[in-house]
Amino acid sequence: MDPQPGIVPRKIKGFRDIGPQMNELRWHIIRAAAGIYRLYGFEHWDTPLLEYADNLGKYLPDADTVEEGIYSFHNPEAEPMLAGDGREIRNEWDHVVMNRYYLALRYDLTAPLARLYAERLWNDSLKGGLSPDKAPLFRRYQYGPVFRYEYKLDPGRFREFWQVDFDTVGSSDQHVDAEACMILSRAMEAIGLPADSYQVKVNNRKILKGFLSVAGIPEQREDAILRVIDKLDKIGLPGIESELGKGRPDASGAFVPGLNLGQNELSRVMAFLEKFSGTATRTEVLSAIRSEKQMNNDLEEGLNELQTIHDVLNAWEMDETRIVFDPSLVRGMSYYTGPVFEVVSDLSYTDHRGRQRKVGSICGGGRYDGLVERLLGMKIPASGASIGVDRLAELLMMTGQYKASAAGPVLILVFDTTLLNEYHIIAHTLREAGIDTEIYFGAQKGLKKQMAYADRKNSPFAVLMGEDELKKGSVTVKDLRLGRETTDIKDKEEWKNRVQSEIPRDQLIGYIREHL
RNA sequence: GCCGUCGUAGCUCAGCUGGUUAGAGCGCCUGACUGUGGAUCAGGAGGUCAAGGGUUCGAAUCUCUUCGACGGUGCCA
Repeated sequence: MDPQPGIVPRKIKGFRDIGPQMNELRWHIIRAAAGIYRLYGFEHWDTPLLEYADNLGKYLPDADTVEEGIYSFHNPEAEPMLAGDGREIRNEWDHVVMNRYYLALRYDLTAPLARLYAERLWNDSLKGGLSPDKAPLFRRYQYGPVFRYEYKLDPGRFREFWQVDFDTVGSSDQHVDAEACMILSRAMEAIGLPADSYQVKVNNRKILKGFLSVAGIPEQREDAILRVIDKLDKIGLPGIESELGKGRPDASGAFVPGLNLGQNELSRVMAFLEKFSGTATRTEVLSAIRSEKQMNNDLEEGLNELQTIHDVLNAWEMDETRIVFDPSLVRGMSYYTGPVFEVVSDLSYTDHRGRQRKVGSICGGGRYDGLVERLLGMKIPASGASIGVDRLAELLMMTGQYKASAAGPVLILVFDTTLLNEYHIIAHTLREAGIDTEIYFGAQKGLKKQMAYADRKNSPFAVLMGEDELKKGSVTVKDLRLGRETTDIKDKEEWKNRVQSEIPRDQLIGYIREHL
């Protein structure tokens, strides 16, 4: 007989269990980044994990298919179907038409922010009391998990991962974008990345867009071309050339079809990209763009915006190594409308097969002047960026930049169950002193088991008290960290002498504090 | 989705061109030393060789299918 379906404990692919050391690192990143955001005046807001799918944008699942990219499902609750002006839709008998709306797990923190902002202004806007030039300024930061239904999971790429995001809504000022780059840079350093190990890359989508149109490339081909250009880091200029042209065979022998650009367009695009391959500084990039023979509106706007950002960065004395201009940077196909930023780390690590690997971009952001408009019907400018917490954590872990300590509690061993009340008293006084303390309540009472438990939890100290100690009013404290490090002593007794000591009970807190 | 490589103990792998009871290291468990983690020593458990079909006297080894992993590619808010 065929096996019956059963229950197997397992996690969903791309979702992870986070242990104490990874949690410590995760929260270190969040605290450091949020601290910087607050310094710049951003307020802490949270939004729900679930939103109406249509509020999140782009991905509107049609009836039966699960839309690519996001997790979505029908709301179990039927609600009145609403028209665009918020009124309930009624049928021919004047009954309210009910609908089970699609809900979706948020795929980033920016779309929910747009919803939050738009929702708060919705009434004003309906009454006509709002215009883009009166849009309130709103700056918020937020962290939490986001969800993407990825087909393929690379290292550092998950289906559930955390972001620490900050955004400014209601300002089209380029100073906001410049500031965002600055904030990213400061956050990276607050987190502990060495100043020369990362770069904030900045571009303006208007530049590529403008250039492509000047080069005579039809607008429908734009996205496809930008997508190829975005791969520059990965496949290099020759790779770009073949993918824009006739295509190329990949490493496995499969053929990557090309875009079959005409020779003229192709060489213009390549010339444009090559122009920047040798540019090291922001100033050089700016003058390279300025030297383009043909200009148009987009190109000029993009150039001016970049120039403003550059001026601001100079005023702050942000040197050219940390924040750079990269005209090939694309990012977020449809979402971003002007400046885009990305942080990449130069750090690499050796995987278990001995290959050198990089984690890729660890932050992304840019200006999105159209997101709020979708919900509010009014163009309200916004700009912001997110740090990919888990990818960054992975990077720091893999490259050994962060030494996770995740210290466990002081463990009080249960030597003698008749002394349990004494153990509680000791534990209580330690906790009063702010020291994490646990009494061992496991089923296996052997001291060996208890010690192994303390060791596994990375406890700094084990406290032992048996009859001997009780009579003397003392406790035996074992320094587990010292014990873990000490491997040169073979003799058991000698090892013990070095690692543990008996002290009066009333000196326990002082002893632990001193040795922590 | 497409191309390629692979799938042997909890983990990392060995197992030559098909041939008797499938191995190692680490980990795990038990014990010795100690009212006690590390180190050391002694012992032990654990695998229908991803699953299912085929070829063969005989398959972890050849073949097919399915599933899964990895590497490219595509997609990526």
